[in-house]
Amino acid sequence: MSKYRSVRGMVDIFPEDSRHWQFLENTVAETLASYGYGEVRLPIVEYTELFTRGIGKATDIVEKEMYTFDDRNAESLSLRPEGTAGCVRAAIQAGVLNTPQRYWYAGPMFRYERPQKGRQRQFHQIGAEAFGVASPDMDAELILMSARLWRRLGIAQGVELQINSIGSSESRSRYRSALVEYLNQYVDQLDEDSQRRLQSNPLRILDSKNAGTQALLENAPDMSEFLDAESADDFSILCALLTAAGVAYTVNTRLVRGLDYYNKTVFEWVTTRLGAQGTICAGGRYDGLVKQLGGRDTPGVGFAMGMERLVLLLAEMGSMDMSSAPVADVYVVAVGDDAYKVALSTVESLRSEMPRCRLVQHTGGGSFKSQMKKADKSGAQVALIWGEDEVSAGTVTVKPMRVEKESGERLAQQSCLLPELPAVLSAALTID
RNA sequence: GUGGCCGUAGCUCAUCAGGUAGAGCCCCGGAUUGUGACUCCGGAGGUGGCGGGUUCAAGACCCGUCGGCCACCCCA
Repeated sequence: MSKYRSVRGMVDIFPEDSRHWQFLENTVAETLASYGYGEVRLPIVEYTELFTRGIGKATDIVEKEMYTFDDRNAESLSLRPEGTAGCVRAAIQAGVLNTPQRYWYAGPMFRYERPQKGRQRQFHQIGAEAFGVASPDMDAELILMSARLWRRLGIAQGVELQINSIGSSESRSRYRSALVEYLNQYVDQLDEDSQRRLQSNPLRILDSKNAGTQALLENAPDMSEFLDAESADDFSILCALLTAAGVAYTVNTRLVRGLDYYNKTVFEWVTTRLGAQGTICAGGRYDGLVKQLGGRDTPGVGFAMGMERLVLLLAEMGSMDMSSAPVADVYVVAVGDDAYKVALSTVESLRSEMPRCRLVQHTGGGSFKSQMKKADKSGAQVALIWGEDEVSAGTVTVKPMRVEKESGERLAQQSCLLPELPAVLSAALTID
């Protein structure tokens, strides 16, 4: 155990894993771009008040999970616990909300929570936000976009879409009263957490994992019956659009979201394959947030997906080759100072001619044998070998390192003159 | 914040009535002088998370603490 460790819940990602992240990030970026979403790069730190106002003062996130500290001028700052508030703030500040906008962002978020599978203190999200369109076709677009993404990532079979409408804040508050009134009759039968939530956040009782509580909820008032007309209409339009587009979904009237800014449509993509933290992507509409944060009243919808969870799911579903990838295509062996010099300049010009080829030159000296061992370990298809003989003859030895023919037959090494090298090397690398 | 399980070489793990630790993998070197993979030989590497306690003696027992995993909570 070394003296210095990463902060609890904050992990390092090495090449063996980061290549999976790159695949995921590239796929997401391409997909979002194909719908006309543009990337915004936002600060990781914001004034604390942005989050307390935006996310809600009573939520667990701002109440006990934020990394909050004073700047040197005594202003309270916080590491962002989610991306929407900052994105909205940025859009207002930039004055771009006079017309509809589609944005996406990616990066680390911070929440002081107990780490477990699929949950870290520093985690990463990619989020998409659409501003300025109040109609449910925008909700549908975001959901279709995410559905397409799961298909492209090869995880569509492992995820399920749940949707709900939580209505306007007025209808929600009517429903909340009805729910509280109902549950108050059975307070003593509720689990401890739910008894607490009855005071703090009654709607949260709906997705309690407690079986007894869920049984009580069987006969509880149904949120859908309390929806205002507009929310109900929009929701049925959304459902119709999803059906027309062939996106399967489950209406879950118990689905509520944790952040205060949501209204009307909410949705979650969930999986049963990741243990307790099964939500890989979630979002909804937040029509009041822009105004709440000081902008002109502008509707918004968005979602955020958890990168760690997606990487886990990708691995779980075998959608990605998780075996370790070679670090090199070509490994360059050179023994002796003269050989090293010739190799160095030759390989530099090779890189100019073959920019996509990964040419790793051996460093640190050593015998032919030890250098060859490194060549083997690197996973390279070909070793280029320079020694005294090659230098004096003006040649280089091209040695195929792996079985490359269907027959399993090995290719013999050959030597070639330096001007021939690009052609010979290309040929050696393209035999598959 | 709560609970369960866990913490021995870089990695995966073992050992023992409590008597001052071992394997496999990895790494390094070698097996006829310039060449990897298989095999063989040799080598390096551990204050047994940390701190207390019990004991003649603790990695093994007890307490604390830190860390990890999973779950609750919460949420992406």
